[in-house]
Amino acid sequence: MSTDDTPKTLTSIEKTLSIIEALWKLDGAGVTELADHLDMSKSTAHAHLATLARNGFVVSGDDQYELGLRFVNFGEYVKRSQSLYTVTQPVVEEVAEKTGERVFCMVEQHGLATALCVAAGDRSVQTDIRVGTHSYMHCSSSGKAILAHLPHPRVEEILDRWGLKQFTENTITDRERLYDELRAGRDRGYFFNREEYRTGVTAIGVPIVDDGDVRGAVSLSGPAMRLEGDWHQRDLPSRLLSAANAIEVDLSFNR
Amino acid sequence: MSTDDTPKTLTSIEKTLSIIEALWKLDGAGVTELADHLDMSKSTAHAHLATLARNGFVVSGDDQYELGLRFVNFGEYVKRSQSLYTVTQPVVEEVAEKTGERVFCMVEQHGLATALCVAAGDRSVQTDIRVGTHSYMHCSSSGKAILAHLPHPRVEEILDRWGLKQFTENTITDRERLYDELRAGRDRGYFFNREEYRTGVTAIGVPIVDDGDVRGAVSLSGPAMRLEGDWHQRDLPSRLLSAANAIEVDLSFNR
DNA sequence: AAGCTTGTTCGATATTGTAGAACACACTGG
DNA sequence: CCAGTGTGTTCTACAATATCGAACAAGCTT
Repeated sequence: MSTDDTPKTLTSIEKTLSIIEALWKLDGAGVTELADHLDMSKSTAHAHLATLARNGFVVSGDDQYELGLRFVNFGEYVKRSQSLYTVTQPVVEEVAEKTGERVFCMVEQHGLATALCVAAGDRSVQTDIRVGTHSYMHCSSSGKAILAHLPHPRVEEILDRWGLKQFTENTITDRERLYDELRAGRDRGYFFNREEYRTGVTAIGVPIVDDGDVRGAVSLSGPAMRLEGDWHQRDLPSRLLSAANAIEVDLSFNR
Repeated sequence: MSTDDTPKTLTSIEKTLSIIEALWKLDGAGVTELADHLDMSKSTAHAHLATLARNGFVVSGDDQYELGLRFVNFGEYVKRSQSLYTVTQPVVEEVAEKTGERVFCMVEQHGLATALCVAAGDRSVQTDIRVGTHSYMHCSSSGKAILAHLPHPRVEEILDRWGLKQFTENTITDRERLYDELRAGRDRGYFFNREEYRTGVTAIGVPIVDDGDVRGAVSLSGPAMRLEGDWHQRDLPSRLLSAANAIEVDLSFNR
């Protein structure tokens, strides 16, 4: 390898963390199932699970181990400690109600976009994005909105880390094309996701900038057909822009 | 000790878990602060934090380490995977709206009561209980409702583990008195918390029983003065009982 | 620029996480 | 009813590795 980016990592801890992740992905699992899913001995998996269980991070019930309710505590805590959360939640709900579409507030961490708030309007599209769901930045409107306002080296770091995975035939997988798109969005003020993550689903995203730094983005997603109309092309962006602006003003006071 | 209940525990993992807990309690912390809060060397704390950060469980920003957004993902996942959550949320909201008080749905895990849903009415008391907050069972109305329907050895196990910590002068700290209270509540059908956790705050709790097992409880809390009126003494319990009943019916179908 | 903080890296030692075999237990099908 | 397979759990010996202290770099205030 050219760059050695393992500046000291505790392998046993990573084992535990991978167990936690696996219990999430597998929606609970038994000892042996985990052991050969993660290539470790049964006894090791058991020791880790026992330690996690003793500390309330994991529960053993229904013939399998599951993540414990302590995660609910930590999750709510982290969500609420994000300064954007309190400010954004009501705004997102209002936009969803007015437009009838599905509206998100997303923030970046570790190079991924995580949903902080989600609100559904009365004709919202179905989606697999819930609060806490993290997704790639290059194929979402919020992701692009955030990327476009991050320092360039950071953007490259993120793309190096996560790549530009293809989801649909519209997904932008070429780095230069993405940069063009970001530039265009920056000039325009808002960003698109034209069926780049799910076919049939289009989205519009607007960044939230505070004191020169992007703090996150608000986005709205709906069926491609509906969002392509002339009326929506002008109305929805301006609605999102004023929502983001309201949030920005609010943030500038709580500073 | 009479019983040796440490049947194999990984010390390094417990260190990591204690770091996670400390980052929550301290609302983020630096390396040295954590190190001497948890009696470990700076370098050890750093190694753990680096591992947690590399895996997205922790973020380093603002001159201190904080819990990362991955916890939001896990938290929402665990919350939603509780079968009670989906069923109870709308019911809890409805009761809160009708009564104007604060309403909870709580479930037991590891001997503590955790709030799954919280809804506020228009004249709700202030509280420090949010979704995910875990509290002792012996001094909450939901806790009593659940304890009263758990097998007796389990109850003793829980009380052994967590004790009967005193919060106010009304807190029941005597085990026999608690058993009497549980018996009375079981006959009555609903349970009280008479300023046993916070002075001035009274609560009424009702168990949710499915197929013979307690699954959780719904409770309503408000100022002691307001809940002591004759009207409330009859109206609120029956309202909660029918709410719990509706939930039970719902549960029996999704079985 | 000296003195205090931080956070970070490094290397040697002993603590401890690890694997594998053996265990108890539940279930299933002949 | 009892082999047979699947669990989860316990145990022990060994090698792997988490740990510590000291040394380091960087950011402060003085």
